[in-house]
Amino acid sequence: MASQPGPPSSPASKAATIKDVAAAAGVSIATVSRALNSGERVLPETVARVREVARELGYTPSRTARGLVTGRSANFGVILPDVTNPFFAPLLAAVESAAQTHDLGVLIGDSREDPAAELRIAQRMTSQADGLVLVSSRLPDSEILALAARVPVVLANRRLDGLDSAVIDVAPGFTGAVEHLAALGHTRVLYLAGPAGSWSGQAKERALHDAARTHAVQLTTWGPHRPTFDGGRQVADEVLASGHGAVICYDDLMALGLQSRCAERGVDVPGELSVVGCDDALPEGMARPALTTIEGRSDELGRLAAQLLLARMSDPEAEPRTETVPSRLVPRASTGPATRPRP
Amino acid sequence: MASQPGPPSSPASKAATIKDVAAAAGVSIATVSRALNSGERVLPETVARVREVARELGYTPSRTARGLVTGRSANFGVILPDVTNPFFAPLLAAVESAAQTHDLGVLIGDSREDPAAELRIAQRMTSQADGLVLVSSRLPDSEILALAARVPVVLANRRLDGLDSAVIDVAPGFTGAVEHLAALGHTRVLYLAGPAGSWSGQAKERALHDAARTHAVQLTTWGPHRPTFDGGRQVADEVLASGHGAVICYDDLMALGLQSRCAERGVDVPGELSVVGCDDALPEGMARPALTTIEGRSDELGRLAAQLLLARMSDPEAEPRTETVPSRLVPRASTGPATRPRP
DNA sequence: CTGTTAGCGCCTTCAC
DNA sequence: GTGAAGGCGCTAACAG
Repeated sequence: MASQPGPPSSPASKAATIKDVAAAAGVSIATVSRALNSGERVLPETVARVREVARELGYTPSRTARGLVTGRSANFGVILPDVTNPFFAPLLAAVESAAQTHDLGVLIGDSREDPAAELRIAQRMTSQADGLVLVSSRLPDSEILALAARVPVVLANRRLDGLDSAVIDVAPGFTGAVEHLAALGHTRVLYLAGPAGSWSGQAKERALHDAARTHAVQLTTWGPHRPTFDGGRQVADEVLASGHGAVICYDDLMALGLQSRCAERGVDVPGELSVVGCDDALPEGMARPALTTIEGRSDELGRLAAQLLLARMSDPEAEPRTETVPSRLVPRASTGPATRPRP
Repeated sequence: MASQPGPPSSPASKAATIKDVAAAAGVSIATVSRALNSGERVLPETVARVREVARELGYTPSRTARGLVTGRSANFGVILPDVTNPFFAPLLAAVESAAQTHDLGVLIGDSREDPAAELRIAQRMTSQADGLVLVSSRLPDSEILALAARVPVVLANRRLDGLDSAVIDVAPGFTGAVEHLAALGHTRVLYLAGPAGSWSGQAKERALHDAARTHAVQLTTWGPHRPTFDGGRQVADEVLASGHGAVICYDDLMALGLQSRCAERGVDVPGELSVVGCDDALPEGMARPALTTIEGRSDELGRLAAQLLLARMSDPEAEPRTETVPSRLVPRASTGPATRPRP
């Protein structure tokens, strides 16, 4: 129909290749390659002409072909347990952001907390990513190590000897939470654990136990639970029935679910129950009352993971590093003085 | 060090290629390819042997090389304005899920609401994805069309003649909201608009105007605003000062931010101000009081988009389709009867 | 049923 | 400064 020759309007024509550009510019493909990539060892005016022609033709180098010869795909791979969890979103955004500034793509995989799916995705990615960020991996150490032998791997929210990892140091936050509750007069504290097999969950429990001992707080742990709003709602009744006056949750979502059910039942927070979350993943003030929580920035985790991966890719022989993100208690309105325990 | 020959423990050896498998199995690479892919036209026992050898060697076909010859990358590309927005996460999860069941990868790009970034990402993806899902694209029609000429494109949360799109029919939801407020006695309603240039935002305003007219409600629109919790918080004071008794927000996050500020100032919702959100993106009960909102399932949007893309990829000549997700008002506790307007 | 042979699009020595 | 040629790992005709 249209008599316009412009390539933008061409409907189904094959994408231009380096050959087309070479032909149109009257040079060899080697020159096109050089002109477009480095621009070195080519006459400036040739470079200009080639680039001009390439632009006119709407030429975009095939990353696939380039990857085949260079051996690099120019992609990050990120695998995480649940894209819809607000803790992971900023992490992903941070990795993606780093990728963008380095002109890298990001392959994403959602394992849905399933180790088998995680492994499947990871294996698919090995041939299409230059490096993998495994977030809160549920894989056994051995599998992760095997994977790391095939492609650079960085762990986020998990530590493993011999691999780069970015983790949150949960100790200060959880210690602070216990101290905070103890100072408010709570002597019995309930911890609602998250998913089974979570490395960070174990770290949290460890920190909690240590802190409980030194502060003479009696700690009870329940779990595992799904780290979701519903997960929190579902245990709420049991929590209330248990007579505990203070609860620390694996993450903010569970804490909010718990709060939500409390409000429904007319249980006053923090009057009758003090609630502590973890992550500070939601905007302050989204919960009523504002949630006392343990901050651990997941965007930092993502930033560091990307940085580690970049470093690993450029120097595969370097000593594995562990980067740590601090945590801290952020006291808000969901915690208050202990009252006389109910019978 | 280790004398074990097993490939899992080999530290930095090059990944096995089809040649290695062929050599180890004593067949040609063509046979390996067939045995691993279809298994047809190869002796069953040969297939078995090849597969066995491949497994032993830890061989994974290079998707890059395969892509170069087949012309398909086996990847979806998804570009969205903000990964951390809870409206988009389920959409992404749905696309990723569809991709997983079809053994496809997912390249992800976060445009941060920036059309230039969106275009850059899209162009990078054209050479590495078989199809693109553009979510809430901020690109001008012409750019989108140009892109669609190079690679299959499906629009999510936006419509454009000539392209496949998955959209939410916001009319019923917004009409319902206006009716609902009118029935509660509200005669003046404020609409807090979202980002400028949002297709869905325009659709919402259109629906709102139509509904306002037929229900004799005086509608005022303010905007644009950032579709975030803070965006809602920041206009809250102005909203309160304006004396409006009812507000409809572009999305739930803004509504929650608004509610949050109201609570802070001791303004009763819905006693003094009725608040309506949009998307129903957060778990019910996360807000206090529970947010009346307009449901429009973004996971459905993602599911449909993936489906459209799959269809488009298998038949590029097919007539473009538009799939529609319904919307509806979900009345909860953040809306109530109008009171006498303040001076 | 199996092997040989072309490339896919590009980068990269090498010659010129 | 530029071109010719050799693969990267794989699939897809062709031959046997």
